[in-house]
Amino acid sequence: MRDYDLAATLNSGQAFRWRKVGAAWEGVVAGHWVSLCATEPGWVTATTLRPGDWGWLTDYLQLDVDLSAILQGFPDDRPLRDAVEACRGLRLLRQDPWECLASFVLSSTKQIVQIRRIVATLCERFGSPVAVPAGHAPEFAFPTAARLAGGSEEELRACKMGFRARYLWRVAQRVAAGELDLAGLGNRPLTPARAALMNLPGVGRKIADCVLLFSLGFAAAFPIDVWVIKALRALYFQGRRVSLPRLQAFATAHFGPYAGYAQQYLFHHMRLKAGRAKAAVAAA
DNA sequence: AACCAGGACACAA
DNA sequence: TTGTGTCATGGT
Repeated sequence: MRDYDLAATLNSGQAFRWRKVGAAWEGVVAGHWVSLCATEPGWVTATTLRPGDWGWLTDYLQLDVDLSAILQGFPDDRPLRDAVEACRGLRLLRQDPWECLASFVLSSTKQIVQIRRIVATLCERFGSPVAVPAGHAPEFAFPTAARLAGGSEEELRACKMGFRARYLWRVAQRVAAGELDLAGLGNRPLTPARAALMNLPGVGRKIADCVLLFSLGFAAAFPIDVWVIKALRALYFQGRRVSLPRLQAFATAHFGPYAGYAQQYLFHHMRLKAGRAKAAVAAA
């Protein structure tokens, strides 16, 4: 697969279950344990216990997406060009909508490393075990909404998710009760799909856009978090303070039908630069 | 030891 | 419409 930066894609804050093991990345997708490795630049090899059936994985990794066509759809401005050049091969995954929704409900005002820990604990305590290679430590599927709804809010809180426990528990109840057809949202227009998500407790514009973009195929959705606010202000507004609604209006108008991809490049690039700056300070 | 983290929400003004 | 406090916990 050309033009696929596995590390950037799995480590850019869109999914929270990937662990780096040596040169490989291990995770659980659609209830299957899988190990991915970037053997050569641009190439990805996968090890699973289900040879011959790859649909669940190729769909997740979005291997059929023509990245160059998306990049050509971007506006031609300097900040975005810089971000694309710095993160060439960064992709968007196609995640399970429930896992994506639940994970991002847990994400609010949490660092990505910590979201990973909370999600890991949640899976260990509530997820069903999945088949792993002989001698491998046990791995668990992401717990279903019904499983979480069957437990208590306190059990969730014990996974160190703080005030998000009530949100997650109530969202799980609504989804388990069938009040919201998550997968079906992908067949609706962007605006009503977003409104349906924002109707859930603990889900505002930002988290709704993450679910739309990372799991439901809405490439135009543009999640704006603290990092993207910083990036947009610095790169497009001369550092001026701009309200969230105005930033959203600017983003959808300026970045076009693949705005969500542009968002991911700006987000990841901003975090890379911040990481390098921090490392430079530590070395000085 | 402060400050901040892939926010949402209720409630000012 | 825009601003502020609150929520729970841990990293830097």
